[in-house]
Amino acid sequence: MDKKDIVEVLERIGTMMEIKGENPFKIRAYSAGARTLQTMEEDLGDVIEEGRLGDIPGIGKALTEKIETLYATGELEFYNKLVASVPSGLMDMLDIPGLGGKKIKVLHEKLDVDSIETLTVACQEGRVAELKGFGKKTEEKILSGIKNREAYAARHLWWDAQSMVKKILPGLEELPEVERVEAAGSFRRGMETVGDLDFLVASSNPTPIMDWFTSMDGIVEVTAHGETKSSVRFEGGMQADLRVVPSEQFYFALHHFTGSKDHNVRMRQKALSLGLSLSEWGLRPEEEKDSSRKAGPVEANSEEDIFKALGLQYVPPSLREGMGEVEAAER
DNA sequence: TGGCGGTACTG
DNA sequence: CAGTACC
DNA sequence: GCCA
Repeated sequence: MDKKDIVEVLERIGTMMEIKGENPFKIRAYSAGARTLQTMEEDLGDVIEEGRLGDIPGIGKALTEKIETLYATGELEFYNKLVASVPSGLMDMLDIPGLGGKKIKVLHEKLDVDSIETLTVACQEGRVAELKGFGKKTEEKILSGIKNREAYAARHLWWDAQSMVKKILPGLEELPEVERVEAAGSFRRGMETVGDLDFLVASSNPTPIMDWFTSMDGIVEVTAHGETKSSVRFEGGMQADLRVVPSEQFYFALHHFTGSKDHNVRMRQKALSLGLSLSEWGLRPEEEKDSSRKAGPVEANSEEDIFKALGLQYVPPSLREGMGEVEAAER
């Protein structure tokens, strides 16, 4: 079995374990292993032959054995058993927004739901709303999620994302309450494809901004509308999130929402190693769990300041993929 | 053997 | 509060 | 699950 197929098997193992209600850290280990393998530049056969698979960060004893078995035989008992124990229809249900492993498990056990089709019927008959932890609103959200799941799951070309950004950004800039605004996320990182749009605004008066954002033209659904965070979906399936933060936290939040997740995790680990705690709200001494929405003692008037405070060289958005750039910036 | 990133919104 | 989602 |  070649590398591409093995990556897929590892990803599927992670997905199935999610539905089985496995330990989330274990699940993460599998998807991290899959990603590591995928981005490995060396030839997999060479690495295995030289017995160096386990030397790769994130690949330990268990994953090494499984990868080697798959490479040599194309079969894996552990995987086969998992496949046999998880109805394939349940895997599709993870694409529905609002449904994760836990809820899918409940739906399967209590209502015998085992596919999108049976889930649709269960919702239409109102059986889902009666479940503990579910409700009328959940039920409606599931039905609309099913109807639009292709649009939801689709990623968009950067170019298409940019044309959306060009429409939304000027509107935000014009609002008198908006002090600063940027598009963040994978769009800012310049990824070839963009999952959804992330806008970040600095303001001390979020409410009118949130209201404007959730009532733009072309919105078909407001999926969240809170005090500082809202999500909407447009015709055609593009999703956009808006966050509003106080201006002294703007660059921390911009860094955070530009991501990637892996990059953020490394940056936070780097902070912890210095006795500091980094979040979207600021950089503060680790100490107690006082991660309230207050600015930390460290000020940032640019993203550069954040890297500087951690003793790192500046890493531009396009390199923030958690693939060693943080380590490379030490010096 | 214990810890694993930190936060917002929903029901 | 637990679950889901986001980077 | 992996790692220190």
